[in-house]
Amino acid sequence: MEKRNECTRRILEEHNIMHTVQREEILSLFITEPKHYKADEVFKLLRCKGIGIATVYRTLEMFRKCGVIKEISDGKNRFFEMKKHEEKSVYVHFKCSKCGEIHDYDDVNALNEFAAAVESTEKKMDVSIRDMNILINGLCSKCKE
Amino acid sequence: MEKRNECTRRILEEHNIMHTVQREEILSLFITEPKHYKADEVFKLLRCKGIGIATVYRTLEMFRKCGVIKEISDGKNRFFEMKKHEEKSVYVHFKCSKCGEIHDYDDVNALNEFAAAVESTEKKMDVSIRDMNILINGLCSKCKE
DNA sequence: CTACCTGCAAAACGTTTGCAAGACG
DNA sequence: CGTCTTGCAAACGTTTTGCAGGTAG
Repeated sequence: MEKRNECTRRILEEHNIMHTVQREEILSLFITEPKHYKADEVFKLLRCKGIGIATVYRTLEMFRKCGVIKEISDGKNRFFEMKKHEEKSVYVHFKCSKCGEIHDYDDVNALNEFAAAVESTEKKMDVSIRDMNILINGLCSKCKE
Repeated sequence: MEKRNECTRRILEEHNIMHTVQREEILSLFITEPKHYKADEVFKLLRCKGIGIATVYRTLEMFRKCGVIKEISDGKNRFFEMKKHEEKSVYVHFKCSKCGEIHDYDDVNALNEFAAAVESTEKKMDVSIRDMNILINGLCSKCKE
């Protein structure tokens, strides 16, 4: 089985990214605790290891450009999370208008439904789709009662 | 037929918003040239009429809270556009990864397809959906050649 | 050894706020 | 007339940048 640092090193190599301690730490965070992070959350978690805020921003931007992570946004905040590597990936996030929390949504069947809509959109718009981000607004199960 | 200033006044009244010259100008912009605007674009267009940047931000935020306009975001930039007034509105925007332009997408059939996906999502997630924003990334018809 | 990366601090950017003056009804 | 809104400038939080020193290969 692949060890943690082997995994991060492999990903960096695959994307032709020079290896440094800081990049490994940041990438490791996204892999070991897979969720969406704001830049300053990453900074707060890794500051104790001597990683500066500028490095966090530079690294996130670089990972994003290389397709290692992706960014999502709810208008107020930017988040980053690991990128899927399928064709025409569909990302669904739900934001509760009341409590403000953002939840990921990974139900395979529903994703397929959206993917079908993507197909027909692609034809009608005469475009080439890479990925699709869906942000649903509403009330979460806790808040809707 | 309703005149332009009658239309803006009516919308303001319907939302119980006190009438001012500035609010009418900003709303009028969204109605006469219906597309998505960044806050500073609105400012640049209306600065000549003596409208300050603070008023632009305050008015946009207020219109948003009242449901007159809505906000979309691509992670880097925030845009505002007129809000639909149907139940469970679906907004589809396409962003070209190459030229960076954002296009609206209004095909009714495709929107219905997405709406269907919304329905089933609502049940599976046990949430109450208000609206849904879809940002598609890919290459536009010009850039994909 | 060379090129690239880092942390720091300063700058830049988008957005919000306090305040005195002005507009609305 | 009192209340709400405005423009200005200053403050704010986030993101970017210049630079001197450090690290990877």
